[in-house]
Amino acid sequence: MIEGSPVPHEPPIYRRIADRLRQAILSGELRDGDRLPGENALMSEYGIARATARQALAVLINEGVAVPKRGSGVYVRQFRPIRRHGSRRLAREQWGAGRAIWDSDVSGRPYTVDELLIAREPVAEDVGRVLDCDEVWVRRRRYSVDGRPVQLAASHFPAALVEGTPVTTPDTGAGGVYARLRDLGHAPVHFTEEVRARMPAPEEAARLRLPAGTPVIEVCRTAFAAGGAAVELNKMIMDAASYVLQYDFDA
Amino acid sequence: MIEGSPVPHEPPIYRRIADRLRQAILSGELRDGDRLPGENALMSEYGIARATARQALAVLINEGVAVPKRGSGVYVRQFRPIRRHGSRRLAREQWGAGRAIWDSDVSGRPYTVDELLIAREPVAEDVGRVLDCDEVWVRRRRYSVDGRPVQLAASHFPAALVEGTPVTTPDTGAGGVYARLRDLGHAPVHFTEEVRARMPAPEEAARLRLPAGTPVIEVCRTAFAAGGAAVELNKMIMDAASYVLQYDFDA
DNA sequence: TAGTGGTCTAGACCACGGA
DNA sequence: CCGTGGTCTAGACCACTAG
Repeated sequence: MIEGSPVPHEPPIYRRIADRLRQAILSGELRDGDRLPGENALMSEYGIARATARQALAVLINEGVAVPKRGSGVYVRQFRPIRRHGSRRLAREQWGAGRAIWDSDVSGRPYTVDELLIAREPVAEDVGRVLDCDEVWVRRRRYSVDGRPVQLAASHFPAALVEGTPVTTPDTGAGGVYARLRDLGHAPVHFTEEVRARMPAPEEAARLRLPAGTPVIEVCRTAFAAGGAAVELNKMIMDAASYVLQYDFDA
Repeated sequence: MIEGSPVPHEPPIYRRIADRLRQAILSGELRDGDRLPGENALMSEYGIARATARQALAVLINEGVAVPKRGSGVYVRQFRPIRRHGSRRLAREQWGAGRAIWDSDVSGRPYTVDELLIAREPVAEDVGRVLDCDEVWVRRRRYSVDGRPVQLAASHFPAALVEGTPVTTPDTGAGGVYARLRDLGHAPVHFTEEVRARMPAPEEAARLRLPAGTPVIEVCRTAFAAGGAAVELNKMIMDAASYVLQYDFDA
């Protein structure tokens, strides 16, 4: 064949429509909470079938740029994160006062604990690799801000360590579980946080009421006592659209 | 109306199929790289239309659990992350030797810099809020591991600070840009990293060759000199499936 | 060449939300 | 009530991959 097509492969219609809409959003032409053209509008404007219009909107929805509301329309999504500090001690105001990349107006608002489940369990494989024990006490909670769930957390403690202490009860007392670990002579002196991001499992999406196209941030925080033993492993799943994690450290 | 439907709303067919397939993956029945049932197989197995079978597979693809290959099939995706340490100084081996939640076999493999672009530019709004200047020198690079792109990075420096220094040239010399900043009397003594996760913009997805359903991790790292002035802002975009970030800090 | 996924059409019925 | 998005069917043509 001599006549190859030298055309640099035009993207399909639904992509070009999605690109146009995204551009309108990024340029500020469409702003937070604005309504996008609906399926019917796209069908008539571009002379396409319903499924194609849906496909264009699905692109933006799966990107987390837009969010659909049944019976109403598709809307521009907003990003107003909570700022979570890894190491409070190092995050002094003197470093970059008012100089954050992302604004966060939810910072400092009170959390509420929606759900709380405490149980003694055999240790899961990945947790066992860190805590080095056979049984754990687990405190599972869901946190909400302004009535919207934002985080699932599961704190794991070696069962032998916390058996019969307030750590295994709903009210852990002043200072929380870390103060109780200190009372037991195992005060945490060092923390390691492992951070990754991924798409949520359906159960996570349901519990966090995540719209499509929203990743979660998974933070696994290990607390170490002075001897080097791991005394707590906290697995946190956060709505990525609701959080900015901040870490401070010296050179 | 008296006869309301008391049924707790069964999920649609495509979701139930997606759930079954996901379960098969999570349970290990289908393993990394295995081929999933194709569209035709699902059509005949469940007696559904093509679009419905596609919809089921699209769920898994958008979750990042599966990845489609044209003309071949849909396959189970794998997760083999690189471990990136925020503060090397604090991440001593004594804390949790061999006790990470996620294995990472790519750790320590050499990066290569695929692309390098250096330019003097007017400062963007968000960067200007941090660096407090009108013009910046920007070093943009793309990093790859084993020939696969994993990270886009853009380092910004106040133009007045680095004008005429090796920071504005491809080869920055021994120790890199931080050593050059030190030579200039602006050695970084403190770092702040802001971390968020989101779905990639199409240009980012293209440059990182991301399959659908892969979020990116965005890390904005600010370096501060002794006086408290911000001397560098590095915006990094990472393939979330390729990275685990680790942060260590003391209580 | 046969089978795969990628795109697209032209219909249909449903549940939900706002006016 | 009507318009919205959510689900589904039954076709079609295409580009790509593998045997």
